Order: sequence, then C-alpha cells, then structure tokens
Amino acid sequence: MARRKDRPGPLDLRSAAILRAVIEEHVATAQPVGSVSLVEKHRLGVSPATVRNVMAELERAGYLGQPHTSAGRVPTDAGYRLYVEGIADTAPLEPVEQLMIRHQFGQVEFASEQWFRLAAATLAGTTHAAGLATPAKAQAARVRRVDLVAAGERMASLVLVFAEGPVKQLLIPLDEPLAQEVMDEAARRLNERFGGRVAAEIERRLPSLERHDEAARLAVRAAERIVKALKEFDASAVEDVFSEGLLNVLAEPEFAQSDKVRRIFAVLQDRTWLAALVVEVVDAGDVRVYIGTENEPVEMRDVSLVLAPYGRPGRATGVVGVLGPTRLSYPHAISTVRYVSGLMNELVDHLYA
Amino acid sequence: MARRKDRPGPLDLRSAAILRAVIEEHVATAQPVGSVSLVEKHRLGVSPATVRNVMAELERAGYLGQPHTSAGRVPTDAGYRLYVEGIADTAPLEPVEQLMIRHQFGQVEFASEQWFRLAAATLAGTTHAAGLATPAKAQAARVRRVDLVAAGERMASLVLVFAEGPVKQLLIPLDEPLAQEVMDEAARRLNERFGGRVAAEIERRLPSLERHDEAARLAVRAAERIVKALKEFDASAVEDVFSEGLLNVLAEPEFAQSDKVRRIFAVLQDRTWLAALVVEVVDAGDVRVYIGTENEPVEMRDVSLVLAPYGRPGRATGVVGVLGPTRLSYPHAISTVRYVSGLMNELVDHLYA
DNA sequence: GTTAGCACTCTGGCAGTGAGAGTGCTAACT
DNA sequence: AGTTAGCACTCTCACTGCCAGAGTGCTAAC
Repeated sequence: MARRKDRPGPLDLRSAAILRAVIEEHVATAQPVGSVSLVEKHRLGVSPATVRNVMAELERAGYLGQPHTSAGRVPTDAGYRLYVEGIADTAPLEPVEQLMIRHQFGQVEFASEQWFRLAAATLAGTTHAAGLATPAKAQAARVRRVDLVAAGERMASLVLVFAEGPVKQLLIPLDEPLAQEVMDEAARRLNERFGGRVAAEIERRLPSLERHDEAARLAVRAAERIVKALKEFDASAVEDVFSEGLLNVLAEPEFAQSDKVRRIFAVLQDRTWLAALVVEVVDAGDVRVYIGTENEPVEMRDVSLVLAPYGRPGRATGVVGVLGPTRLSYPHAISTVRYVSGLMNELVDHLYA
Repeated sequence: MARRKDRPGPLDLRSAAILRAVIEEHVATAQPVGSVSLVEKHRLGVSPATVRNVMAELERAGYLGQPHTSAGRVPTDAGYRLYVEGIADTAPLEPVEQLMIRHQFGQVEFASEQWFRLAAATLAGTTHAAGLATPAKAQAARVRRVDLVAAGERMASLVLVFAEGPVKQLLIPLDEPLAQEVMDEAARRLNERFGGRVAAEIERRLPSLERHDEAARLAVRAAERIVKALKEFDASAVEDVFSEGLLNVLAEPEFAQSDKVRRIFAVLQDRTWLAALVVEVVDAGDVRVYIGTENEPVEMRDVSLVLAPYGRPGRATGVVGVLGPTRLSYPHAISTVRYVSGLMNELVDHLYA
C-alpha cells in the first residue's frame, strides 16, 4: 500500500486494466467475480494474489464492492463511471451492426411516427436492453395546416398538423349543424392567417378576428382550441416516449422481484423524470450516460441509461437511447445509441430542411 | 354422499352458497380457505364439519381444489365459471360508482383518442385490475378527408382522416418540389372523388384517373397510398389496444415471479389473440367472461378477462374490458365493464350519428 | 342429515451442518 | 520494492431434521 493514493482519481494502468476486466466479466456473467477466475479468463500476466491486492485497493477507492465478505467483487456505480469515462470517445459501431440497423431503417414506410418506434425497437434489439425514443420537437410548435371536417351532427373535427410533424385531432362542439362548405371556408381562413405561426402569435391576433358570418365564428372557436393545443404541446417537454423491449430488461436476473420492476415502470410512465433528462441531454448535445445511483429517483438506482440527442438544436430535437440494468455493456450501448442518433439526424435533415 | 350426483351441473342451494362463500373469501384474501374460517365469516348456519363434507363434494365435482392435502380449498376455473353463470345478469353498478365514472368522463377534452385511454384508465381504477379498450372500428374504413402539405424539400405529408375518427399521417416522396397550391388542388380532387369511399371503391377507380398535370399525378400517388392505408386498417382486427394499470395486476401475489408477467405482456403485445377475442365479443354482443384455463394461450391460464362490446354493429364497434388474475371480483368487474360500455355507446352515438 | 372429536397429513419456518468459493494476511521469493 | 505461495478464516448456499399450525377425513354420537 504505502504511498499509493487511495481516494482520488486516475488509476495506474494495471489497476485500470483490472477494473476493466472485473467489469467486463461481471457484465457477462452477472456474478461477483473472484481473483482466480479473473486471471484465468483475462490474460493479466499476474497471479491471483496480486489481483487480490489491487482489488482491495479498488475497493478502498470505492470502485468495487463485495456483496459479502467472502464473495467476489462487483463494480460499484463509481466503478462503472470511471470505466465509462475511459471509453467515452472511442470505437464507432461495428460495420456489421451498422448495416443491420441501416437495413431495418430502410424497411420502414414513410409514416412519421413509425421512426420513433423503429428507433426504439432497433436499439432494444441490438443492445438487449430497452430502447427509448422521443419524437422530434421544437421549442415552440408551429401550425403547418388546419382542416375542419363534420363529425356527427353537432360536432366538428379539427385536424391540426404541426410543422414538426405530429398530427392532433380535436373535436369542437357546435351550437348548430354546419355545412362542410362553411367548415372549408373557416379552415381556409385559418390556414391563410395562422399557417407557420406559434401559439403566442395566434393568441395576439385572436381579439381582432371578425365574427360576422358562421365561418368566421367557427374559425374563432377553432383558433382558440389551436392555441390551447399548441401551448399544451409546448409545455410538455416530452410529448411521447416510445419504448420497446422493456420486457428484455425485466428478464435480467437483477429484476427478479416484480416489485422493483413495477416501480421502474411507474417512474417511466410518470415521465417527469424522463422529461428532465431529455432536456439535459439535448443541452449537452452528445451521448450522456446515467448510471444507477446517479439517478435521483430511488426506483431508478438499479438501472442505467445511455441517451443521445438528435435533430437540430433550435429547430426540432429529440432523444434516443437505451435503458438497462447498471450491469450494462456500456461500450456497445454507447456506440449503438450514437449511431442511431446519427441516422435520426439524417432523417430530420431530410424532412425539415 | 349416497344419491347426490357428483359430476354434473346444477347444485343444490346450500352447495351453491358454500361455493359462493369460498370464492368470495378467496377473492378477498388470496389464501386457500378452510372450513372453520368460512363459517366464522359467512353466516352459513352450519358447522365446519358439514362445510367440510360439502366442500369434499364440490371438490369431487371439480369446482374446488386443494393446493395440497392439508390446505384449505381454492376455487377451480370451473368453480369460477359456475359462479359467474349464476350472477351473469344481475345488479347494475352501484350508483356511487356510476357517478364517479361519469364524472371522470365529464372531465375529458373532446379529443377523440383520449376516450379509449380514459375508458381503460377508469376501468383500471375502479376494478383494481388492468383496463383495456380498443378504438371503435368499422369493418371497412371510409375516407372522411384528405389533406396534402409540403414537408421538407421533396416530400409531401398526407393527412388522412378516417370516417371512424382516427387520423393517419403518411409521407410521399416527390420527384421534384411542388407548390402548396398544387397539393391543395390534388387534395381537393381526392376529397371530391373519394370522400366517404372504402378501399375497394377507390382501387377500382384508380386506373381511370387522369395523369395530365402535376396535381393529377400527385393525386394518383396519394390515392395509391390511401388504398394501402385503408386496407391495412381493415386487415387489422384491432388497430390499437389501450391498456392501463397492468402494473396493478402485476402487483397481485399470484404474479410474484416476473417471468410469468413477462409472458403475459408478450401475448398482449403480440395482439393476435386479443384480436380474436375482440371479434368474438363483438359477435356475441354482450359482456363475455374468459376465465383462466379457458384461454388457450398457456401464458394466459392465470388471468381472466371481462370484455364488453360497444358501438353499433355493422357500423363502428370496439371493446372495453378488464384483465386481472382469475381470482377476480367478477360481479364488480362485470357491472363496471357493462356500465362503461354503455357510456362508450352514448359517445359513439353522439359522434357518428 | 348434522355435528363433535380425533388421528393424520402437509407446509413453512428455523436451526444445524458441510462443502465451496473467495478473501486477507504473513512470510518467502525475485 | 513489488510479487507470489500458503493458509486460516469467513460467508453463502443447499440440505436435513424438527416442530408448530392449519386443515382435512373419518367415525361415532346426536
């Protein structure tokens, strides 16, 4: 021991190699790893005893832990963190995997919301963790197009297409039945005045709208609903999160008690936490890794996330990523997520050019 | 024993009462129920010994089972079935609960897809099982309205509103950029010719369409996509299944191993089985109960479903219901599902009148 | 036909045991 | 100095035997 620094940061090469070996072994087996099996499987060039000494140091430094006194070592979240820092900017994804993913993306119909599902599904498939994807979203949504159609006797269906892609359908109750022509006229006026506008702009013009004829009155009511919908959309940091393969994760041994799983699901469903992460990732502008206890919801202290933004900052942005146990293959997850985020970039560029 | 029939059907009153008591007790406690505790909690007016005799008969008849020789009795699926038959057409939902549900429905914005989520959520909340709901769907979807908008440089976004409510967004790649006016013109023609039409009708007319100008050519491409989308919609017996509160169910003691849960999720996600049930329920035209082993997927032998159709046969129909452990409070589930289905009927009538 | 009494059975929890795996320490080695 | 062999020690896990508790089925009395 002697002069070897215990607490602080960077490790000498051998310690780092051993930490890496422990992590990779543990990721593969899900078991605590002992000194003997470690030197057997990874050619470390030293004896188990030496490995034990180093492990003890790593444990004192907080990078490894022991489930109990006479078990092997398990990486701590700090250990994973150090490991991830060490590999952060390396290896692009294997060409074979790149091809597979590209191929899957080639299959998809040009139906917008499909992409996000697809991105999530692809990530889930290739990383064996859960895939996550949020639709691209601008800070302030703009109207691209409005359409009004009769629905039922005293009901108008308002179809609102956002400039960013998504479509919303709203219903407007009417005092009396209106002819489709009237609705068309109202829609025409709305498109003319509000196409490309954000909520604030439309709201400002609301008071000055005419209300002379039926079409005008309908237009006003529709405009009010549109403003509301735009605002709601703006307020939600995350409109939707597509997830695929949460089941895969749930199958991992660390989630054997379904109770744990339930809580994780609940946090994901609630979405406020995810929304905060999304903002963070978009701001950061690159892949970010959240490991176990680094997540402040206690329910999430057993999972890790690898998230990457996509899109064009200022214009539409979204996030793709994976969620898995802390015992995750970070290098693979990071390169896969980064690659998929690149693909999504291409798509966004192509569409919202 | 003597002249009492063992195998077959209807029970004498006392046996039926005891079966009912066992079921209700088991539903409440999730434990095997013994003769002593049964006479204590339900005023049966007989001694435990007598109850034991009757229970033995019920077991021989296949309505009760024992986890092991010296445990209490547990209802079999056949037992539940008999019990459900006995209560099938009774008691409407408690007025208090009716009010609560109606209140929740009152809250919702008039945004169509919300209802299904709401129905599922309400069912989940009031029955403590998972709530399920499928959107109303006609046998052959009709076009209500088509809209074309520029998206990106060489891309047109096709917004397709079905007569039944849902909206689909499709993307059409273009050979060259087109002005919005051209798209409007194409959309106008499409609406004129195909409004209210089903897939087959549109397909028949496809060859005879003009292709003289840009707008006409775009209209043809759009029509092809529309036909495809309509067909896809028609082919899927179940477009979407909204589920809420699967987590609640997952929390029940019978689903402690997360493995079981995973399989159940998988079957639900796959949806082919659900689709078959939906068809069955719609055909039946009334609440249907599926109990445990009556479900042929083995993964589903531990769950029960209570499903009811809503909508107008021939026109749009859908299904609402709950999914829970076989140990379900059937009377409550049935009346709740029936009530919610009634509410959905009102909504459909109101809208697609 | 119903009930009290009783012997019997099976589970679930608890303590005890032994093998196995892995550690940390000490002392020898390079 | 750093590295390694040897060894005592610790802790888990699987297995066993044991006991209390709950519930049953049978028999005999009411």
